[in-house]
Amino acid sequence: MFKLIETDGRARRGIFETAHGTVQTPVFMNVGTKAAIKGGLDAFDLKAVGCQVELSNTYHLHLRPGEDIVASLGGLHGFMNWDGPVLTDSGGFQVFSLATLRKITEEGVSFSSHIDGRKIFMGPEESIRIQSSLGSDIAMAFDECVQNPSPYEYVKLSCERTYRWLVRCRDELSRIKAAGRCVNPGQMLWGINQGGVSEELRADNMKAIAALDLPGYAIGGLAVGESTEEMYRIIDVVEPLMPPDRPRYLMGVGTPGNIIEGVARGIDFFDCVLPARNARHGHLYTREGRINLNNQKYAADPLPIDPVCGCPVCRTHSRAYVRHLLRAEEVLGLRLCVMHNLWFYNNLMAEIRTAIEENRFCRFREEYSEKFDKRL
RNA sequence: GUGGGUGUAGCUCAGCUGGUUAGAGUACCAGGUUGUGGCCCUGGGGGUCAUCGGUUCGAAACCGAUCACCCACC
Repeated sequence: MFKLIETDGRARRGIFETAHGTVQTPVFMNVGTKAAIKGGLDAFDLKAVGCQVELSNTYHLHLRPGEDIVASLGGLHGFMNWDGPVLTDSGGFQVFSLATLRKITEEGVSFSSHIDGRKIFMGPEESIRIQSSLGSDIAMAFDECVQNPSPYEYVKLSCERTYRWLVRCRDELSRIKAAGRCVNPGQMLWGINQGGVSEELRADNMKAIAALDLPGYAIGGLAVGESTEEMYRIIDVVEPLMPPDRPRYLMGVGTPGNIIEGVARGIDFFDCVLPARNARHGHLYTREGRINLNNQKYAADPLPIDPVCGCPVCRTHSRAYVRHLLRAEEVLGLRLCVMHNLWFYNNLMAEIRTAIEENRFCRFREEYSEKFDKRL
């Protein structure tokens, strides 16, 4: 399903087949948590900004509108009229970041909904059943994402339990497929590596989950409190232990600089709320670095957000106009800013892919990393 | 016209019986935000305390006059 077509150092240029089309990697997945891109973008807009894979969230869609409704409308693809690949996050992260009163046991997690406070239980089987109803092409394992730093003993306990949960996820998906009641018969399960910032736990866990021979692997539990240098150190430990013929997904990362560094370390898939969230706050990406469009100096600026950008927004609107929309709290301002930032990220990935194909990724990395992230 | 009330940051208001450099919220200016609660956090600039005079060692505060606005009654 995953085919490497070119490498440049550790950077990989690949093609990944899903039940809803082919993905050119490295790729950035566009985040539509509740089956919608925040800021008012729909499936047509996703095409316009160059999105290849849409990412939705199990926890949020389980709470509202509920997976049965989504399934009855043809899964996420039919529900939101997106015919491309979809990945669903398992809800593990949200159970720990949003829900209150949670209690973790070997079975799973009991918690209160952040919407109405009602008691909910979610374990590996529940998460997979929900994701099956959502009909995503890639279902993620139900895991616990511990904050960094956390005590070694707890991280060890947690990531061993997450491994057992992964086995249960795999078995549940097999049962559902065997029963023949799938919204998406081509749905696959990816495993997630955990282990905090411990190289030993990370390596042991990666070896264990690699042995399960899953169609894809993610590195989770990063960008959750540790320094950027620690994050790169952990990737450097885990990546050599990941099966080379399977896609690698660095969850929740990151800045353009983080992504370039991730690609340089052999990562193929990324997702992050940052471009959309920053867009909503008027922080926009340009070829020369990030600008804050709320700044007064742009109040009468006739230039587009990024003068060298080819996105639909930059071809049409001035900084002054988009800034005004943001200040006036017009929803159009959010929409235009999100479109620009997502286009920027998707375009960055296209440039990365071309650079790898042309064997000049190293130069590309040197040239742009510093502009995108001063911490590099 | 008579009686009462209110004037403090762009806006809404705190500021006790007089006591260091007059505060808050909001707005404004600028940072932050990594498997998304359009949220939140952090810093900054900004005031002849309506005006004029008086009492006092010391007044945004007490007294008087003036001006503006509000309410009630004529």
